[in-house]
Amino acid sequence: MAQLQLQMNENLFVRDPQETVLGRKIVESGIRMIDTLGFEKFTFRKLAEEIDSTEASIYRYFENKHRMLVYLIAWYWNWMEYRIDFGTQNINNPVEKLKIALKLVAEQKSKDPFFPDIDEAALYRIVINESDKTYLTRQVDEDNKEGLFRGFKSLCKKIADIVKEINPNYTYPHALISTVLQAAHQQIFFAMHLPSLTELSQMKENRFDKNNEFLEILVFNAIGVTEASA
Amino acid sequence: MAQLQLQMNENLFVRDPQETVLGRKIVESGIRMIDTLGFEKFTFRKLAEEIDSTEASIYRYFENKHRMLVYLIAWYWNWMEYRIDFGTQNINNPVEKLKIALKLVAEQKSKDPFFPDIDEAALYRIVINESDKTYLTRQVDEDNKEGLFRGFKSLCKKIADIVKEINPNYTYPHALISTVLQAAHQQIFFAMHLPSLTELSQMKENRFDKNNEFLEILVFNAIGVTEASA
DNA sequence: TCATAAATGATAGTAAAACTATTACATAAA
DNA sequence: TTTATGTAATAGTTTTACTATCATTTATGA
Repeated sequence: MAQLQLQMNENLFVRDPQETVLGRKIVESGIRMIDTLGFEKFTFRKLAEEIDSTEASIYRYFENKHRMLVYLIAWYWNWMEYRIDFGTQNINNPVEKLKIALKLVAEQKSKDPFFPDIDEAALYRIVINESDKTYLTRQVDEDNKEGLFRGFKSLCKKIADIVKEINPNYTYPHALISTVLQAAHQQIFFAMHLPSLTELSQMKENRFDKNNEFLEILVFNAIGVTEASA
Repeated sequence: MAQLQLQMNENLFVRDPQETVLGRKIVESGIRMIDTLGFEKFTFRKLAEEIDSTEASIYRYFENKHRMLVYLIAWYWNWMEYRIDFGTQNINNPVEKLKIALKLVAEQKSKDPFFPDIDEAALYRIVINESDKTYLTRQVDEDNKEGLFRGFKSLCKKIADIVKEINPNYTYPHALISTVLQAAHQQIFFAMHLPSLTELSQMKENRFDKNNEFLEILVFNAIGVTEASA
């Protein structure tokens, strides 16, 4: 099977971790450790120990641990965009295209053999638990100027453009899609930890399908497309 | 004018800050400092200095700074629930009731003279910038068991119940309302910091009204109530 | 009004986290 | 062979979050 590499914004790292063995080890173990410890308990010291390297070496790849989180989340959104491009190839009907995109956003994530170094399931849990921390900081604006959030914004635009294709008169395509992208993860978090906030908590077997259904109804009703017209 | 006090869950504090002069000062200055410094740069040391007290004294009111944030956010949601109760008194039409609730959620907040100690405008900014940090932690489940998130959950239920009244067949009232409550703040954050994610960034004059419109359309379309039937 | 306890203040200290600095050495490209 | 690069080893600094102790002030109520 062919192996792929996602092109990442240069400001996300000091040295590109995809280019060296140590870099890939840092990312691979970083994902595992953030997933198990949580972002606040995760430290470069612990990571260095785990991979038999040193703190100083890790700092040569990532400016600090916050940047490392931003890198991982950016990777996730780049990956999602690639999957949506892939999944909507040769589909011309925009309603169909939107449905595929939403399904890919909402579905439970598992290993993608194109990227053998990344544990997508663990990364997905990190997205659910930690991704808001990438931008809920005092340096959002500087970070944004550096393009650190390009992945998310680009995906939002891509899906919003499909919405516009379906209904050019809908006023809030970007607001709708950014809301939906956030809700997709938030609802899963709520179902797990604050169950009274969502009906998905009762749906243990088919939670991800029902989440998809919830979001699909939300989007298509918002832009005024009923089942009949689809 | 009569002064009110919101009844807060006992687990939110060590000693009730509403009961003493020092306690009220801690909350009042705490809000101002978190608003200006951001939660991460905010420390009990700085707060103690500001109010001419000591770290030790503040720890006698709040177990740690995270609990203090949770307290402030809980206060906000309790306040919102009270305002919605107040604003929907004697309104029987559930569609009307839901509209009022959404309007109160989405509108820009300013001073409420019933609570002279609290700077609601500053607290509102804290909610926008920091509220997710209350539950995006490893101890969500313990904190939830202690009832720390009761305010938000109770408000969500209240509005979801109105939704059920309007359309008992809609499957996801809680998911819809928790999504909307989050989106209400998130969209304002995006408009300020990641403008390409929402149309609200272009609407400088009437951003809060347009946010309300966006959410209203979202909700009423989702539950299948068009303008005509309202 | 005096005794007692509760509330607050003053001061110091600890452990860990986040990052920085410096030196050294092996390897591989120029 | 020189030079740059990657990695390691070690140690240090600053800040944060929190704890401990004891003194002093203030409130309460017998």
